[in-house]
Amino acid sequence: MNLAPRPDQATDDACRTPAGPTALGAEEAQQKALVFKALADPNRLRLLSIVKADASGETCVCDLTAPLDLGQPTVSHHLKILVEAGLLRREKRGTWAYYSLVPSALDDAAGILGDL
Amino acid sequence: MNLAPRPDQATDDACRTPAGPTALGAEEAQQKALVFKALADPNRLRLLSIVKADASGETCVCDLTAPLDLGQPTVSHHLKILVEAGLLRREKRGTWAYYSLVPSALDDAAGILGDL
DNA sequence: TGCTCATATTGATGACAGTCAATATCGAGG
DNA sequence: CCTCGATATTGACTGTCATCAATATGAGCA
Repeated sequence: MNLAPRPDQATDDACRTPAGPTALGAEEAQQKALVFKALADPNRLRLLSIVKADASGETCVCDLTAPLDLGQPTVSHHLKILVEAGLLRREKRGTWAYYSLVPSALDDAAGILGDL
Repeated sequence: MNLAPRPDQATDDACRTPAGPTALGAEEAQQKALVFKALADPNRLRLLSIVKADASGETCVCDLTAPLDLGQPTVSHHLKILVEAGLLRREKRGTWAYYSLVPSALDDAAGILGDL
């Protein structure tokens, strides 16, 4: 690859950086992609938004099922993914389950983009 | 849903916020999820990382194919997705194609998380 | 013109994700 | 204990995604 000189640039190795020492490794990339996988669904973004907007800081599942146009098992599934991604925290009190934002988890995700 | 009193909370409507006026609508959510869909793949994160780390600010495709362990068509495909998500910019000079970060695109994505 | 090289597009394939219906679990109350 | 109501789990289905091999495009050059 790339043995001939290029039209518009110097022919030295400046452009041929193999994988810059500062670039992301394969494992780190896979790790970091997990958070964005969790954020890559509109319904999950709405769930996060609702939980964040809730004044009490804790939102019951029954209040998350209605606004989204989804069945209860599906909402439960999305919530599980958000918990596993470290974005939400689940606390069960009696029959009800309350979800709350993990403090600074969203900021951490934003931070990933800052120092890619 | 939710007609009986709850164990630990007041019975008034404070918790029953149907979809808080501040919560994300369906269309906005779908829109915002697009960026994260683009970020939700480890190889695309690595591509962004390499382009960002490149001193020249412009990276040729031939330098992006090697570090990732992927075929050239696959890399081209990922680059297209990143361009369509508004994260990368493509400039073709002669036979070569150079990709560069769209200024502040990553910050904008991070901003979405800030004011979910 | 015709060849070569860099990149993009197409088509096919296997893996994964979102959704639902049905069912399981588990606490609360009678 | 037995039922009810809230949430979680399972299984199946469907659509989307990542990847590759093959091919197309299109610029540079002899």
